[in-house]
Amino acid sequence: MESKDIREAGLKVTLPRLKILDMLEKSGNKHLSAEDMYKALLDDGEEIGLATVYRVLTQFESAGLVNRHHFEGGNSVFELNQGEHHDHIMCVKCGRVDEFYDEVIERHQRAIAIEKGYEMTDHSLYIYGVCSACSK
Amino acid sequence: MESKDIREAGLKVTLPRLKILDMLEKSGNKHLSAEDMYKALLDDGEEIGLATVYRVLTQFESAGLVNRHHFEGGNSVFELNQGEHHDHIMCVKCGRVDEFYDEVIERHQRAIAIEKGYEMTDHSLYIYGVCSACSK
DNA sequence: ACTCTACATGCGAAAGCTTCTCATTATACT
DNA sequence: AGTATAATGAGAAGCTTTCGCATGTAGAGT
Ligand SMILES: [Mn+2]
Ligand SMILES: [Mn+2]
Ligand SMILES: [Zn+2]
Ligand SMILES: [Zn+2]
Repeated sequence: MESKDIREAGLKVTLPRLKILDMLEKSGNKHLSAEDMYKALLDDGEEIGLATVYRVLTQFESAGLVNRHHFEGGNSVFELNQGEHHDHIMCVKCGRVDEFYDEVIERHQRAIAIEKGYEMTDHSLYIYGVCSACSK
Repeated sequence: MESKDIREAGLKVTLPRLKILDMLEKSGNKHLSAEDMYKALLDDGEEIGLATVYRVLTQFESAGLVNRHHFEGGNSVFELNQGEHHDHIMCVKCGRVDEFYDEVIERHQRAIAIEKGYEMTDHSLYIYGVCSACSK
């Protein structure tokens, strides 16, 4: 039940929050922008403001419920935080996104941070290319 | 001489372009935003518009003279393209940036692209952390 | 169930970065 | 030098994201 997650984040259980969380849970491995969600809510007949969508997503991010990504060129996209970290590879023609996790890359990143004298807090890795469907 | 690079890019040699290229060449491993360059030009007494700075940087990028980076949260920054690719690690407290190159990471990225059926065109990797000066 | 207060919402305005428009000016070629 | 064409500066506009504020609502206490 999603309302538990919202309550545990210290937030009141409201219709916009339930709808947005619900949408993210049903979105599979899609990566949705605030605008995407706003439009989908409008189409569903919900009267939810775009500012609310942004506010709620930022709160969910702070609570660790969702992750925000900045793909090249465009706006932020969001996905449910399902525990395991992953990175992204994106088609520059059609926008398709695939996910991957590479332990060697992760380890090397940690080693580089240490070597440069940093306490690593985060990283972002995007690979860009042309997917098999688009390169035909 | 910088004017050769500009001419070879198919662009006319103008004062704004010379000044901007010059500034990038003298900037060391700094990563400058369009605004940074605009302000520095103003301080030098040059009457160069911000729109021109953006236009010129975009043209230089297309010509392969400079690289553009989107660090987390902020605006784009630019640096001279000096042939060898590198990635960046940035302090989230003071904004310090260091550069690195890791052949194993590069190789794994290429392998992932192939595995996922992509023809890789580019990648972006940023590590975020707290630098040694800021963690004291 | 009723009340109360802090929190949430929707709307429009505003911010921040980047690009566009257009009249004016400068470059490079003849 | 004269001309065609590209480049410039200034401001307006575009786009995503945030803010401010009056109104509405959740949820704790009674
Ligand atoms: Mn993902
Ligand atoms: Mn660099
Ligand atoms: Zn594709
Ligand atoms: Zn620092």
